Amino acid sequence: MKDLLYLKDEQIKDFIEQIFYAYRETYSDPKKILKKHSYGTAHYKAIHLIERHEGLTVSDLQGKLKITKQSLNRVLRDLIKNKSILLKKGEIDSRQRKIFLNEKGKQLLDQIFVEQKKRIYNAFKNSDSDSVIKFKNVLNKIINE
Amino acid sequence: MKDLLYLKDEQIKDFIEQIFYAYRETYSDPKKILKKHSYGTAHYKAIHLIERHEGLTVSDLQGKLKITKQSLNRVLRDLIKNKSILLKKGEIDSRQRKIFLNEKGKQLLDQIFVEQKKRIYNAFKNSDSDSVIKFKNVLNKIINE
DNA sequence: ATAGATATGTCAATATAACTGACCCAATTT
DNA sequence: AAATTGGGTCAGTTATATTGACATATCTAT
Repeated sequence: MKDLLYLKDEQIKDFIEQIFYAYRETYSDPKKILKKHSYGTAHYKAIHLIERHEGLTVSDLQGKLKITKQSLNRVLRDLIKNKSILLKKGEIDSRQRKIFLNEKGKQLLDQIFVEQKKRIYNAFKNSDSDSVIKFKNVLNKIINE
Repeated sequence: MKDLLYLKDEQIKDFIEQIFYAYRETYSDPKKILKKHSYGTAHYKAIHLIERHEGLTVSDLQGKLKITKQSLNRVLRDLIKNKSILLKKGEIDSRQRKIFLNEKGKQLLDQIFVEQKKRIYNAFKNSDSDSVIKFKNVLNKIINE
C-alpha cells in the first residue's frame, strides 16, 4: 500500500496544487458577470448556496461558508438591497431568518451558471461515467476527512 | 449522453460546491503553522510552487499564481526578508531572477506538509487506486478546459 | 415568571490579499 | 540607437475576511 505512486509525497503535493487550480479557474469564470451586478465571489457563493438549499437559515449559511456572521451580514445586506434575496421569519422559531432567492436572484444565478457550467460540463463530457463517479467519491473523501 | 445524471445542472452545481469545499479545507489545514511564522496562504502558495518548480523565474511564478507583479512582489519580499527563499540572477538572461528555497524555507514547507498531507493521504488511502487515477484525470480536465 | 441561552444584527477597527496606474532601471532584442 | 522585456517600487484602492463589543428579540428551562 505504502509504495503506491499516488501516495508518495511528491504526488500528493501535485494534487494539492491541482485542487488550487481547479478551484481558482472554476470560480474565476463568473467574475465578469458578477462585476456587472457589483457583486464579488463572496456574493456569488452565498446565492449559490441559497439556491442549493432554499429556505436555509442565516446560521445554516454561515456554517457552510465558514465565515463570521459579520462578514456574512455584509454580503446579505448587499443581496437584500439589490433584491436578489429575501428573508422570511421562521414559523416555528421566529428568531430565525430563512433565506430565499427572489426573481432577480434566480435570473442572476442562471446567467452565472451558463458561464460556470461550461468548464465542468466539458470536463465531464470528455470523461467516462465511471471516472466522474469516482471523481466525486474521492472529492467527498477529501472534504470529509 | 445528455441524460446522464452527472451532466444535469443540479449535479454540476453540486460539484461546483464540492470543489469549493475541497479547496477551502485543504488550504485551511496549514494556517496555524503559517501564522507562527507570520505568513498567510499567499506566502504558502508561493513557497509550495517554488518547491515544485525550483529555479523558476519571477514571471513563471506570477503565471502560475495569476496575480499581479505588485502582489507577488510583496509576498516575495517577506519570504526573502525571512530567509525562506533566495533569488539568483539568470545566467543566460541576467534580467531574470530565479527563485530557490533555502534551508529555512524547506523546513517550513516540511512542517506545513505534515499537516496538509493528512487530508489527501487519508482520502486516497481509503480509495482504490483506480479511483485516485480517475480523480486526477477529471481534475486535470477541469483545469485545462 | 424570570433567568439564561440562542439567533440575528450592528458598530468599529484591523488584517490579508488582491487590484490599478504610474514610474524606474537594467538588460536584451531588433 | 530604439524598442521591448524582466523585474522592482510607490501610492492609493478594493474585496473579503477578522476580532471584540454590544443590542434586541425570542426561545427554553427552572
